[in-house]
Amino acid sequence: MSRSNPRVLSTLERAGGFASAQEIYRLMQREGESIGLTTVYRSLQSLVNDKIVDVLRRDDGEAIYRLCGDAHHHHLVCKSCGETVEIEGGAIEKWARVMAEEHGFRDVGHTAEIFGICSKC
Amino acid sequence: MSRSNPRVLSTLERAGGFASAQEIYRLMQREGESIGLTTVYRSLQSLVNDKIVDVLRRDDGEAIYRLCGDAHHHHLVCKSCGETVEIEGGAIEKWARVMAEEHGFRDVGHTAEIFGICSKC
DNA sequence: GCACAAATGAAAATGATTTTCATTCCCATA
DNA sequence: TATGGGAATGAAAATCATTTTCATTTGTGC
Ligand SMILES: [Zn+2]
Ligand SMILES: [Zn+2]
Ligand SMILES: [Zn+2]
Ligand SMILES: [Zn+2]
Repeated sequence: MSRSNPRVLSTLERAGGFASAQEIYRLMQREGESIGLTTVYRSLQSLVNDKIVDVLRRDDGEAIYRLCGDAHHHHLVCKSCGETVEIEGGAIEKWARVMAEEHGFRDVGHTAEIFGICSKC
Repeated sequence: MSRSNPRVLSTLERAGGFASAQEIYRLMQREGESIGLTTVYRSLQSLVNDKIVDVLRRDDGEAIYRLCGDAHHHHLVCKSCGETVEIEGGAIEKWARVMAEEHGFRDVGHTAEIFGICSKC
């Protein structure tokens, strides 16, 4: 197993700590960095193995990588224009823990997103 | 938009109410039913639109379709074996409404899922 | 310099899902 | 009954993320 190319991690950080492999690749290209898509995928896999980043799935199935240390938060997304607001989880955090415990689940995580139409749309 | 082929829903039921499009297709083939993969996908999409089935993602990104009741609910999913428990949203229903209103969003919906390792795994 | 292992990336392969498009099926009306 | 139009169907091609292959490059210790 290969080691992670440090520029990939640095780009993921610069992307807000939340991006897909393809996005990271395109971002690096746009910034003139020479790297292959394969290396981006391999580096991300390695970072996941080392538990430096988490991997989640978008609704369309694409894998998105998230820096672990990042402050946990959720999103409020406009269905029309795509505007996204980062919000606090608040009550959800406890809800997830309680529900999981109630059913005997461990190592739990959660996803939660609110979508609607923003005031500008 | 086409309507769902009733044999697809019937097969999903027979599969335990939990299967991927490819699995449903292969199951129907094995049972001698003549159907195209395209129709399976279209029927499942239609069932999702009509909120007769939910769609989730396996760890590998493949979409899995799951029969579910009408009542609004959320899922607690085992990352290892895929076991799914339907749970009440509880506090997050209000959280979603409040957060959305706070930021001026309307026509809001939400998704929330908890994932972890179940007691059997 | 030399050998050898690790890293890289272009290109091909894979696999799920979507799109295209020609054909078939259904059904209402003349 | 015949017919015309819209819906349903499915084979094949296209798409797209991801993985695999494999030849080349790079790095490191001797
Ligand atoms: Zn908007
Ligand atoms: Zn949270
Ligand atoms: Zn389990
Ligand atoms: Zn809810």
